Amino acid sequence: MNAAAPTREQLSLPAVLEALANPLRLRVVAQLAAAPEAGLSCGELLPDVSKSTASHHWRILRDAGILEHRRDGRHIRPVLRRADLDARFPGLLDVVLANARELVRPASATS
Amino acid sequence: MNAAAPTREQLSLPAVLEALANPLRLRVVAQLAAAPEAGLSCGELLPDVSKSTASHHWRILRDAGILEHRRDGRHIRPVLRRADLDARFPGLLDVVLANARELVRPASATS
DNA sequence: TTCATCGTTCGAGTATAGGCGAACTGTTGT
DNA sequence: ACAACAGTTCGCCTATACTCGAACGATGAA
Repeated sequence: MNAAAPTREQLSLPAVLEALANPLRLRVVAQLAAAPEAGLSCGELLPDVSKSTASHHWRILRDAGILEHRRDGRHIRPVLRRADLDARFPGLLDVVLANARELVRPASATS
Repeated sequence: MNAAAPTREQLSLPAVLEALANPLRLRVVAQLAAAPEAGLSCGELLPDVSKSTASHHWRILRDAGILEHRRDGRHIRPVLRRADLDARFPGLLDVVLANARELVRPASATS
């Protein structure tokens, strides 16, 4: 069950796309990319689902190699594995995130 | 069940990523992008699965708006909706396909 | 018209995704 | 030591993905 985080070389394109194909996950990845220094915790990034559901999504993102967990006290700060992703799939994360901006801003502003 | 092909404006990033997240589908999309003029048919592009399975995958790709079907005699030629994809998600298809080359060449040639 | 061909649809089976609550683990603070 | 908090894990449920074979529909050829 525990798939263990893939090394940079083990990153799989289908797995990465699969992980990013979920609106909830794509949103938190976009948030992390937009504010890497904010140090947001798991709970802060996914406040709208139960803890077990949130944990499920974090696991998929970790197993795909998109992020890793850093413990900070009793919080866990997910951090993007940007260097690994950019090395293995150049341009992919940037392009996906550039086209996902409307998911972070929940389709409100007419401006 | 029939989701009908989305217009250019209706293209959804999660749906597109989901459709491309399957190795079989990613491969045929890459093949179509590499040889748009070849006019390959559904059966030629997916010879290794049953007809019903192939049809299932074509439907997902059509429903995501990645390609459309053009009848040519008794064959059907899937064609990429490149203009629509590039307009809605600039750079996405190019980047994904650039990083999917190893799927078209099944990891053999040392050359 | 009759037949073969190509793809779709239908029904079914197995596997996985995504959701939850309850119970557990690890950390901090009292 | 103990309580509070943050995530994880474990069942469990429902929904969807993926696969197939059989039957159906459309097309072109004999």
